Amino acid sequence: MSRVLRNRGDVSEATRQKVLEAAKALGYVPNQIAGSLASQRVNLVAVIIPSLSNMVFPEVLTGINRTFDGTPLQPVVGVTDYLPEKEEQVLYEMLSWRPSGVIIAGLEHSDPARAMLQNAGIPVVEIMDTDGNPVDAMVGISHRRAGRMMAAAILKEGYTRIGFMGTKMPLDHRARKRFEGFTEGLTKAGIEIEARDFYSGGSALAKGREMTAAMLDRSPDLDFLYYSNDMIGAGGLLYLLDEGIDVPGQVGLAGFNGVELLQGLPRKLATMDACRSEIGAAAAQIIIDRSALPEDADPGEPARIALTPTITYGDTLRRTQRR
Amino acid sequence: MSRVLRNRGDVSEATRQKVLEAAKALGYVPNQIAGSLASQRVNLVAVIIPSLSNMVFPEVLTGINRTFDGTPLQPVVGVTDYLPEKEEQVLYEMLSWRPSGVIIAGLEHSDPARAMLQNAGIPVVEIMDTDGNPVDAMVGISHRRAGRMMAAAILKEGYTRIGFMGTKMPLDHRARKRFEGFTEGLTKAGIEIEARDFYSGGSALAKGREMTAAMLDRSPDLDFLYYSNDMIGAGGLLYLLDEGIDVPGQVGLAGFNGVELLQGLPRKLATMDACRSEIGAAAAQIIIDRSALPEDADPGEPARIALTPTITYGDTLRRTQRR
DNA sequence: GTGAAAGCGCTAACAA
DNA sequence: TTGTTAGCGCTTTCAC
Repeated sequence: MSRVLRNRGDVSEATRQKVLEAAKALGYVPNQIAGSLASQRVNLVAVIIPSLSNMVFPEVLTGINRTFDGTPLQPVVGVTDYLPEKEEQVLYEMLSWRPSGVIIAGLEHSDPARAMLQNAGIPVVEIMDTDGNPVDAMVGISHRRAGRMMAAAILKEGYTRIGFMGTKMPLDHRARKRFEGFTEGLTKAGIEIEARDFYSGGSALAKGREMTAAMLDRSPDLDFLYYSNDMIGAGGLLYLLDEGIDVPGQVGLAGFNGVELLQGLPRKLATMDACRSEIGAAAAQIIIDRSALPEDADPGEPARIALTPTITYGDTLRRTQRR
Repeated sequence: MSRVLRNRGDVSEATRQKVLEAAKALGYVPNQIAGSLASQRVNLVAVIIPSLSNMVFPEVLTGINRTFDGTPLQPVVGVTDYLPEKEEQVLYEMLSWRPSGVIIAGLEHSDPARAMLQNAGIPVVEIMDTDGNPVDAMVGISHRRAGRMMAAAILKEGYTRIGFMGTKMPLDHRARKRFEGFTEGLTKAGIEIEARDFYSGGSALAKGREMTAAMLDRSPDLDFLYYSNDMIGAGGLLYLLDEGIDVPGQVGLAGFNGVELLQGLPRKLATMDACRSEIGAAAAQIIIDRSALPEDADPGEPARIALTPTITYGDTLRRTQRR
């Protein structure tokens, strides 16, 4: 009897034992499909991210997993490869399972995708970015602001001849916004980026090396290099150290993400924490809270959480004396 | 009518259009739960891995994802944190969705977990390891053999005073088997490991640095260091370069995994490829092939695929001249 | 405290 | 080619 398995309703201890025994003996595993159909409740949460190859996303997943641990909710991951059409398709497939909620990376979605999210009638949390209008809830950082913050920090230390290196990913909106915020921050101070270069594919660390070599070759006067992620930044750092260039005296460096890896480098790369697992955890918590609400309750204002990234100066961004 | 949406059965073009139109107008998304219940078919494949923090597993997932792309099959990921009891629980939850197959890391499972896998009546592919008895299909490499191969390569180059560093993970059976194979290979040649050290937690790159410093401090005569993964190996390499130690002349180094990261280091760490995305792809393909079989067909002998890892000598493992 | 029965939204089989 | 209907294995409700 299903009442026993779910500890629900009134069941005498005697029958409970009997049923439990029989279930174990038969190796009975309940069928969630039938259960979910009958109860109109599904303990799955769709999690839609662009990629698994960039450690950023597994880290977000780890935060989500950790938070769902101990709840009946189970994340189901879909990967879009940064392709809007694939996002649409993955979303459609996921929604057809009638999940309890959706956690989806980014705020930019195709119109059909937005429509699906809006009409699904379930909590939707858009994560990792706060520069835009969410469908429902939102947890992330402002990448525009992150770019501006880094620009300000760099200018403050007196660097003026600045180069930028990043991914050639027109669909990576967060990297794009960071770049926009960065140039905007510089422009306000009357400074323009002197060199820029974009890559795609390959080992990020190796690319960082190559691109840095090429850029300094072309523009030997640069005194600061800003990288759109820590991996290429680390490659650049290793290159400069190999070349015996004084870091951060002659050339300063900064990346983005605060990856664990940086701890082991000969010099700590300046970077900015993107709060990845916190974002995952907060998003999962929003779903948990909403699912706990009675069916007809007013969910109130959707949560809009903007975390603040912090700059880590490390050893590659000069720091004026303070006391 | 469901015949239209699924392109099944005979439907006239006229009605087809009408239904399609109505579906779009209503924003209709079919309910897979009801569909799966009725058809007794579920397009989900359970993928159970120990962790997402180690890039190895996301890479396997990428291989799986790529292979399932274009098929109706959808992977659902569960993470066990290397805990047998959690594996059992995750497996139970997944099986209760009656997936089309299971891809699970490792060959070591608790008795109840094995029983569940055996009784599920669906294809099961155990991946990443071939040293043991699979429940059904199996795709991976022999970590014992990988350890022996590395031992042989090291001995061949004349190294004799060997240290080992790895994770303190009694439940990481693959790392354990690699270590066993390695010591076995050395022992056969009458050589014993002179120093060993195990770590847990923290940034692997930083740990590699620290452990290497500590080990060489204790045992300055070592002429080779074998690391159980590339990350700590890379940390060790960076340390030795910082110290100005001649690599691979004075001290040789090798890691394991063939991570992309190594391409960008100042010196390429010797390593061994674990065929991660190939394993994922092959496992997914086994599930696809089996699902294509008619319900009552004889699946035949389950696939048992042992891939062969290859040693990359890089710049940290001396190589005798050959011609 | 327990048993029985009506669906949940589809699919598959069959009748028309 | 189309309409109809009996389940799929549960949950939920209601009567006992």
